[in-house]
Amino acid sequence: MAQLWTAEEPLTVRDVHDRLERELAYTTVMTVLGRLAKKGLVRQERDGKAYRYAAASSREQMAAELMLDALGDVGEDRTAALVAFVDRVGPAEAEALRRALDTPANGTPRPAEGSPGS
Amino acid sequence: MAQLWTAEEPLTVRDVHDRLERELAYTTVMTVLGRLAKKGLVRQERDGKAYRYAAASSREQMAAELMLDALGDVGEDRTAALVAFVDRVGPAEAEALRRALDTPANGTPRPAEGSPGS
DNA sequence: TAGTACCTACGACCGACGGTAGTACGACAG
DNA sequence: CTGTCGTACTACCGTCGGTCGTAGGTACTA
Repeated sequence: MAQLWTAEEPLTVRDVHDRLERELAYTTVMTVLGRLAKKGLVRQERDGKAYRYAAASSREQMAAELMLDALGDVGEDRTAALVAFVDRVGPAEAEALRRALDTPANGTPRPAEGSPGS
Repeated sequence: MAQLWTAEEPLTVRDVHDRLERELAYTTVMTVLGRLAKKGLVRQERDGKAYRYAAASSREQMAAELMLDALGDVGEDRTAALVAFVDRVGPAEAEALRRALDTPANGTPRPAEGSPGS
């Protein structure tokens, strides 16, 4: 459903449909896009008579959101969860994590490019 | 469904059922426990004629797993996802993360799970 | 032996969701 | 007017999670 993120520009249904490798009905693509929009995962902007869809957030951001979500499930013992997490990520990820923690992003109102939300 | 983790010992269906605040039918608890077991989320061990259920992993571990999962979705750009992640967690979590990263990797080097080919 | 209590196995119903698609309808070009 | 394009709406289906009922087995007891 959401592997249409390969194209990062606002696309019309037609565009998406044409780009798809799978032979899906045009209406299917439309429905999916519409539902995605309804869930706020893609932005829907009119372009003449057609709509143009753009991902509301990057895959990375969605992943981060999901991770936050998973972390939120665990009440207060987040520390343990985080420990378990870093214990399972590979070294590259740990490195990235370290670097990310050193980045002044957390706490600094740094408007990233195309920062949606909030 | 999974808020039965409040009790951390192997419990029988009856135990769980009694402990529940919600007035659920006994069979409901059983079914849920059975499905959980079928999914590997709880361990099922015979105890005489009854079964005894224990959480397969702690909530924290599950959360970590979920986070891993979410992270895995994002192909190769994990760095960006991690950055976005630490950018959204609170300071306490960041602190915990930092500490976790400094902690010597416990004893789980590579439990050999099907790493998604990317 | 009959009765009762306890437990599991299996199936069923329902609402939600995601994937797929068809039909109806409006707008516009030829 | 007619064909094309695009949207809107609705539908069908499979899966899942939550809830429960009924059937059947075992064990203990009057």
